[in-house]
Amino acid sequence: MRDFDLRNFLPYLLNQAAEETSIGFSQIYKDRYGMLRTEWRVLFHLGRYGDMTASEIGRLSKMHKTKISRSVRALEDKRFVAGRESTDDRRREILTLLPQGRRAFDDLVVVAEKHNADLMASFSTGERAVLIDCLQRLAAFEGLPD
Amino acid sequence: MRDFDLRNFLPYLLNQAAEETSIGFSQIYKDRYGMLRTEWRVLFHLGRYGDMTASEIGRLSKMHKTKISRSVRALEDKRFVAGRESTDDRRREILTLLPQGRRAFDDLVVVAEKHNADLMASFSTGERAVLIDCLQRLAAFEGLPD
DNA sequence: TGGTAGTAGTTACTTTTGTAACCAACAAGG
DNA sequence: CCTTGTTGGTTACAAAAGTAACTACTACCA
Repeated sequence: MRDFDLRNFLPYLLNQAAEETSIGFSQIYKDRYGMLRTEWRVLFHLGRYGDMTASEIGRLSKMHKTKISRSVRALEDKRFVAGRESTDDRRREILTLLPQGRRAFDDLVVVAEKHNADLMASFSTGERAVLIDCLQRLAAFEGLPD
Repeated sequence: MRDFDLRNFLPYLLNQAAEETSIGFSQIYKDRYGMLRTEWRVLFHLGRYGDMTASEIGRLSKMHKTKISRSVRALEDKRFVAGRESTDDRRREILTLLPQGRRAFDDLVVVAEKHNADLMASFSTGERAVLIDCLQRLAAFEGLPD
């Protein structure tokens, strides 16, 4: 029990690793597009998985709906995203990337991939597989449309 | 490139896993002691690694000094922590756990260990080793006194 | 129909965090 | 000593996130 250490405590370790690995990338979307992390996530969901509503983004990303609402607003102000009312349920607003948003997404995806590759660079193939698998199990993702 | 997915993007994956794994535990220190995560971290550093100053905690945990300052204040208000002025440098304040804080720490460490064991439960010994090692490398910890 | 319950999304209000300026103490050179 | 620069820590103000209440709509069932 005396050997219990923050360096082995998963919530702490994960948080520190998350902080450390996101610094470089968040700087980029902030500098280039004035976006927050929440905005980047919304942008990514729309860019990668196609048009969807705020609550679908919420289900996939586990972000709180107010965060999403505010991010969508910010992205609309930047003319990155537009919403159209769903015909069969007028509460739902289907969100789409506008050309500007698409360009930002295309730009950032390249950066993200490079960043990810750099982070993985020091790991062996086996380590990568285990790491990703363990993290996905811990994160307990909801199913995505593919 | 089309297969780039948030589920393989390390900063996102780490963040989601960190969120998911910390929910249960944070609820406990919040409910039992009204503490925030920042306060729990300060408490842990003092309880596990012994008396130290705010800036030492900052170096180890990478928390910003204002967060630490505010957490220390909150812990002092709870009579969990007290500070004494260093004799050789009167700017530094050496922080110590008070009996109340020690009890909270002892209580929470047990909970944390159990929580950690639960999180690790579904992983094999090999997976655990790889996971911890990779995370520690990503987190790029500062050296601790031992 | 109409009443009740539930869902999508926004807004108002509060708490927490981030940033920058600040004060007090040390350090080193002239 | 007296400046100039640096460090430990706090405070004030601004930005972001959390919580709860709210509007508008749909769904179901009597």
